[in-house]
Formats: sequence, C-alpha cells, structure tokens
Amino acid sequence: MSKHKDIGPQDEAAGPTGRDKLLAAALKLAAKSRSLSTIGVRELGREAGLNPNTFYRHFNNLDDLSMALIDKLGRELRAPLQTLRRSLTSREENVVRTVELVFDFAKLQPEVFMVGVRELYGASQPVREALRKVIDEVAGDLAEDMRVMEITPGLDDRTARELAEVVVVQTFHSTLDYLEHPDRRNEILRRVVQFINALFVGAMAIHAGLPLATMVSTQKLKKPD
Amino acid sequence: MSKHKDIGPQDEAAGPTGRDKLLAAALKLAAKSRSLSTIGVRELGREAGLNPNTFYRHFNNLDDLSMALIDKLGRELRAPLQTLRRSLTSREENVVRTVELVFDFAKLQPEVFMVGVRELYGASQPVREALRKVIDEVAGDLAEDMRVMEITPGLDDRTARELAEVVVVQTFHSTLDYLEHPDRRNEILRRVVQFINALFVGAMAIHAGLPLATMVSTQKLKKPD
DNA sequence: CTTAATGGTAGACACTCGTATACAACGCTG
DNA sequence: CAGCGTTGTATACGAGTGTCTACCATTAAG
Repeated sequence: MSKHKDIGPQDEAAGPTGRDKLLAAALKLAAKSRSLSTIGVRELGREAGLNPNTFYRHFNNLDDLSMALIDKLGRELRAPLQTLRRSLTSREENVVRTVELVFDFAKLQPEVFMVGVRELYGASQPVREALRKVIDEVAGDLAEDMRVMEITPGLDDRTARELAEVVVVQTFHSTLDYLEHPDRRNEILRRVVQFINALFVGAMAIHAGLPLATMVSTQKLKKPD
Repeated sequence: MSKHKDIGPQDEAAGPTGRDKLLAAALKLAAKSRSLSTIGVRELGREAGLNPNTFYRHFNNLDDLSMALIDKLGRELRAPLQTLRRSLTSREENVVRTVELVFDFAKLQPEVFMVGVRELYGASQPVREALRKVIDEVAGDLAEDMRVMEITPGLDDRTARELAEVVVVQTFHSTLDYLEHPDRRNEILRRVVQFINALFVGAMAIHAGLPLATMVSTQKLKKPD
C-alpha cells in the first residue's frame, strides 16, 4: 500500500519508518487521553496504521517505547535551550527569555510536554526516573547559566543547583497550565517569572547574611510606608 | 461458599460498609500500581472481596468513585492543618511546623498522597479540577495564615495568595520524594523549608524595592504574540 | 540463484473487561 | 403479614486485549 522506495534528493518526509509511526502514534494517544502505560498495543497499531504485531518488531514493552520517547523529548528540548543560552549575553533577560523559550516550545509540541509532565508522576518507575534525569540535566544547564552569567552572585554551587531544580520543575508544571488555558497565558508567564525572581532574590538575601529568625518575621525588612 | 455471618458485638471496625471497602480498595490499587482511571471494576471488586457488580450499587463511574475519594482526602488533610494553625502562636516556627505536619500526615497515609499528587496530572479532567480545588483551599488557608500572623507583612493580598499556591503545590510534590526516599527525608525537609523561606523573603524584598532585588527583577516581558 | 535477515501481515488462543439481567437476603414501614 | 428499597450475588454475552505461530515482501550478501 506504500511505495517507500522513492529515492529523491531529500526525502524521508513522506515515508517515516514504522518505528517512528509508532512513536508518533503513542505520543498522540497519550496526549489525547490516558497515560503512556495504559495504551494498548493493538490501539497503538491501529493509530499508526500498522498491524498490532508490528509493535513487537521494534519494542519489547510499552516501557521500552516510553523510554525511547523520553530520549527523544530530552534531545529535542535540551538542544534549543542550549542554543538560546549561547545567544543570551545580558543577564537581565536570561530568566524571562528562557521561560519564554520553554513556553514557545510547548506551544509547538504540546503533546510532548503534556505527556512528559504527566508521566513524571505516572505509574512506571523507570519512566519516572528517566524523566527526572532529563529534568536534572536541564537544571544542570540552568545552574551553569546562573554561575557563568552571575545571576545569583556569591551563592554556593549546591544552593544554586537546588534553586535551578525547583525552577525547572515549576516551569514545567506551569507549562501544562499554559497549554490548557490559552486565555491566561500572559498571566501565567508573569507568575512564573515573578516566582523565579522572588526565589533568586530571596536566596541571595538569605545568603547575604540575614539571620534566619528575622527571615520569617522580617521586621527588619520594613515596609515602605 | 463463604460464611460471612461473623457479626461482632456491634462495631464497625470489623464490618465497614461495602462502599468503604471499595474506596479503600481503590486507594490501595491506585497507590500500588496505576492511576485511578485505569483500575477495572472487576479488579476493584476482587480487591474489596466483593462481587464486581456491587460497584454499581454505590458509584456510576470510576470518576464518581474518584471524586468521593478526593472529597475524603480534602477533608482529612484540611482539618489537621487548621487545627495546627490554631496551635501555632509564634510565627517563627510556622513554616517548618506546617511542612512537618504535612509530611507526618503523608507518612501516616502514603497512598492518599501518592494518588492525590499523581491524579493532579492524570487523565480525568474532573478529577484534576477537584484536586486543584483542594489545593486552592489549602492555599487559601495558608494565605490567611500569612496575613494574620504577618509572615509577609506589607505584601498585597494577591501576591500573597499566589505565593501560597506555589508553596502548597511544591510541598505536595515534595511529599512524593519524601515518601519514596526515606533515607533522604531530612534533606528533603530542609530543602522545602529553605525554598519557602527564600520565596517569602524574595517576594518581600522585591515588594519593598530593595536594591538587591533590582539585579534580577528588572527584566521586561516580551510583548505577547 | 540461493540464502538470510528485516519489517509487516494474518489468524487464532485464552484471557480480562464492562455491563445487562435476574435473583436473594436484609431492614424498613405500612 | 405484605410491600419495598437497599445491598450483594450469580450468570452470561460481546467486545477488546496480549501474544504466539506462521506466512509474505523486500533487501543485501554469497
């Protein structure tokens, strides 16, 4: 039914391999309805326009397929982020630009993000761990940014790393809200940026020597009335 | 085939109603393996020691059961938090105590938390919304705390409310890590408290217009598309 | 031309599943 | 007593599932 022997100058666009078809189908199904681990092999084949058994030619488990999908996700997300990092010279715009990039990416590939965030708390432990690893890597990139561009000067590496992790997780979660509520996108972007800024400022203020007792009561930081 | 005619004195501990059995079974199954929406009616009846069809005597859907479960979760979580709030007089210990209470509660009822956080990003939209509502309520309580105890004096209500929300969500997420890694619990508790403190301090510093804040908070938003 | 590997198909087996219908035991209330 | 709503059971049907075995088509190597 398909003539995939079309050797053109630069084809492959019209003839994705069965494996890719299955991956795309899994993404589509997972985004639309349920979680990855609950998709059926037959359902998958149906969506991909393939025989159910073809699945086993390429994967052993659904977990196997999931891991392949996460690999793809990690590669597709991290690359543009690193590219952006190289293009940003002024530290003032770093946070906003980065969050904007993530959100733009989410708009372009909504399924990837929906599935990714969802599976972060999903049933399969291997999948969860693989996703944590992706997040760890992105957080590592961000921490490196923070250090090189002196976004949080003076902060020790460990704290910076912990901050980066929280920021990344929070941003990813917000992505879901961002996708689900197109009418509130500016509001959501504003909140995330505000959150990140507050977090950075607070961490540095604490690190700059404010005693912990005053931290919570904060009478020293008097209001500007 | 079964002699279920074993009536105790007149307690209810030995004889919970079928509805409760089903709820407990659902919690157990959802915590152990998959998400709520993927549990089978038959599986549920089996776990509860009941006939599959008994399910339909009490619920219409799995979503129906899920909502009942979330109601229970909300009630069981919010009450002790409010009790604790009344017992705390010194504002210095408020943050730590509250987080500790949540974590203790999580240790007592791990399944509830696991399922709750998981379903926050699950397949069923009604369930997601119900859980958001629970989080909103807890965040409302926290915001009220912050206002009354002057934890973040001078901060406008809206910002305080947004902070509270982020804090609650982050704490809930951390609960999963807390449960999954018993060896790292002190570390996780420390991180959450540090995170909350940094967030509060940073928000107030920005609000107070401290020069420290200008380093990272002067970024401008790109114009929306 | 033979051979083998790779990717895809077809059919079949033994399940599990949701749900419909019918039936039994119970506590009410009359 | 009868009547009735509630809760739980037994059975059965059709649909969907994972996976096994066998078969076909294309490609590349010998």
